[in-house]
Amino acid sequence: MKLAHDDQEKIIPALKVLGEPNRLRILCSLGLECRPVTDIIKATGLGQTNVSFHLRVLREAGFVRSERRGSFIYYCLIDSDLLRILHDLKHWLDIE
Amino acid sequence: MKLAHDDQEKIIPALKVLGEPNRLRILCSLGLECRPVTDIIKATGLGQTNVSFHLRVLREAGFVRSERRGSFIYYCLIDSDLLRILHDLKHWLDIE
DNA sequence: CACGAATATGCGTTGACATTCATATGCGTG
DNA sequence: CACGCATATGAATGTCAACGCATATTCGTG
Repeated sequence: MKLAHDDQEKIIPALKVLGEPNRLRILCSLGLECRPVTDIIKATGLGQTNVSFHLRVLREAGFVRSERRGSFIYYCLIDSDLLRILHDLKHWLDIE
Repeated sequence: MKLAHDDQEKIIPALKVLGEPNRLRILCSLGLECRPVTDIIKATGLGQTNVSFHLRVLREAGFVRSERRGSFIYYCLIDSDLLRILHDLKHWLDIE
């Protein structure tokens, strides 16, 4: 099986987004249940500005969505299948 | 489904490697049949030094292997299941 | 509406890493 | 063994993106 050129160009931006360690940590700290940014900051130990920056990237790449509840903004995964793919990758790495 | 902390740390380096556009292009230009570096250079249009650099990163990350045949060095994917995972990702992106 | 908490944004800095150049190494062939 | 081709490596450079600071925005509450 091979990837057509167009397919490559589609996944390149996505992998660039996932390829940043702190961004992946943020992503993995999320589930389908939304969590406020404050929680993510605590969970990751990153600075507020930085978390906000990465969340924007993740959102614009279509990995997470945000929703306002009162004065908080909640973030969560759009679809847990992404975690499945990451899990597949981990499994692959374990084998090789 | 969630990814344990240890699992995250395992896939982070792999995704960093895959997250570089030219590196992914090089990877996608390969199949299980090995190809000499010269072919990869032609296929990607990148400079020789640069291709060599990325190939080393890909090799050290366990994505490709190299084998000498005469004065040429052939590179190929270790396992085509990696392409399957990339394909899954593309499919996921198409849906979302 | 003033204030404080939660989050976002503009900007400058810095560090990491891709890229290139020059050169080295390894191999085949005469 | 001298030469040429294929590839690797070391050093110098360039570029981009993460990070932090300061500040803006948005909301709830008194």
